[in-house]
Amino acid sequence: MSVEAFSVSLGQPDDATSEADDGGLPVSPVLPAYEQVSNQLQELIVKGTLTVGERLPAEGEMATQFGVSRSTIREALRGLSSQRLVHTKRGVSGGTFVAEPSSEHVHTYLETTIGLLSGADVVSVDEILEARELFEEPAARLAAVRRSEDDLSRLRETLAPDDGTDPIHGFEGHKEFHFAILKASGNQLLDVLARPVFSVLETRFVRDRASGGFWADVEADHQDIFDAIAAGDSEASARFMHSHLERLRPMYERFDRAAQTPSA
Amino acid sequence: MSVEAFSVSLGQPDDATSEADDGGLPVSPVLPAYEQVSNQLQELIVKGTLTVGERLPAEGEMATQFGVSRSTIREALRGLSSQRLVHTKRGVSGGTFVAEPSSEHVHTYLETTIGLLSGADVVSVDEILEARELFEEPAARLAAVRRSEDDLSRLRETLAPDDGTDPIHGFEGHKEFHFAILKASGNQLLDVLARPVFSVLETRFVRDRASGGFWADVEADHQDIFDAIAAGDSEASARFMHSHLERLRPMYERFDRAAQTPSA
DNA sequence: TCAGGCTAAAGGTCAGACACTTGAGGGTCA
DNA sequence: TGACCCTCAAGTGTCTGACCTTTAGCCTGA
Repeated sequence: MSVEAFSVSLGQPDDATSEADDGGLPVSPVLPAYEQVSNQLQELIVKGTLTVGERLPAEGEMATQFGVSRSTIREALRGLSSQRLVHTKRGVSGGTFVAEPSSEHVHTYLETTIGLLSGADVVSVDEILEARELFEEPAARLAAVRRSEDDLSRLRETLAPDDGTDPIHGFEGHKEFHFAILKASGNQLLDVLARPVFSVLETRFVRDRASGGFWADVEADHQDIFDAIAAGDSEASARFMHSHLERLRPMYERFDRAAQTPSA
Repeated sequence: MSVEAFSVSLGQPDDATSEADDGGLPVSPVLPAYEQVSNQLQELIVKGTLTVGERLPAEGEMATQFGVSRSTIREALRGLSSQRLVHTKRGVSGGTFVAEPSSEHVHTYLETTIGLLSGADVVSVDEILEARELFEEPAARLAAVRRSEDDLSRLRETLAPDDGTDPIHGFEGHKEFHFAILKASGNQLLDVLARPVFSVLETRFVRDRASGGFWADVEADHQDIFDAIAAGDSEASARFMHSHLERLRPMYERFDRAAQTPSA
């Protein structure tokens, strides 16, 4: 429980950054103290020296142990907490705790980052579309053989309106349907990595731009895919998913061109 | 160029967090100031109001504009910079700049995070192995039809020793070979998402544990895959990649069980 | 028994000071 | 004239010390 294993060593001005082997020019010789602290803590977490849920010493104590001020410790902790490696609580029972890894956070991060990569034209729409096919076709295939009853009812909900309650329509419905398939694939890693790819595509290119007729087509496709998954037919699932995505492709490309023309 | 579009509004103690709709208990009513500042800046970056390379106002100025202290601004910036949304430079020409999105950072982040998810048993080795097959088989298929001469020579370097210079052996060679294929796939998004999956598998389960005979088998597989890619035979590439991964699977599973037994 | 207030621990915020880094401009000397 | 050095200013990095706010547990009194 007790945390006394801190290295507590900050680089002195005359040591190197361990990157100065290939020429020695790129980076400044010493990292800022907050970054050194942050790196040391991160290593303790990643290596498992600090376990999930464990409480780190109070900020003031860490300041003493590392030989820096409390502000420096706080800046280090802000970095870690924005990466969801730790979280903080106020009050007498508060403190900084090693966070439980959660795929939710990965999703948020990736959505932001892929959005930026796409916005900066580091990755093209074609690459995103291709990646999506690469992920979602196998997901549909796996879902057909692995889906639980829960998965099926979740999928069903996104398809047609329940008798009384309002259905999830259009954009939201499309999103939920694809997310439900990823989840039904039974592979969380696939789910985590593929969801943001989908999200970026939808939020950047589709939301609020597609017509009602478009969503009707989408829903017909969804029905086919659902039927195949419900029947446990993995090949048909993948095939319907494939044609669904092919049907959508021109639309994404159209919106992409529309987004580019103003500046070129 | 000039940045005067800051919202500069921090939530007052009596407004809600916009999440308190489903019951109203989970989170505290007001976010810390540093988080609000961080969120506002992040939004400006994500929405493109602040463009890549653009310089934010000096910390002191932002403190004035947001109506908080400089320490609060700094804590907000630490969060953003650990997500690689901004970077900081000291000196008279220094300041905080909107960072250029780079797939390198995504890779680093994902490797850490997937490692943690795996370490905490949120995702299993089987899921990682499955995801890897899902990514690398299509990658090999694509590489066979898209690889450039550069790609081929990069692949070749990882296979056999050059006449005089030391070859990249074992672990490093294996890694470089698979990374080169991902790159040769021509889809950067696939590359970015698949590389960390591979890295986690290798660093968690293989490095320094595999024997020389193992690496000899690996290199024979690699040769087959390379030949297929060089010949432009996409189906053979995918097939050889598949059997390569199948050959490796029992080893990962063995190491995984070995890692689990001590605690159970 | 229970409501309400007190207390202490810990994070959140602030103000102000000084140190360090770095580019640029100007001055000096060969 | 040109190379070198010095100094300056702008900005980030770090520290100090104070005070506020939140929160759980305890204590008190009805």
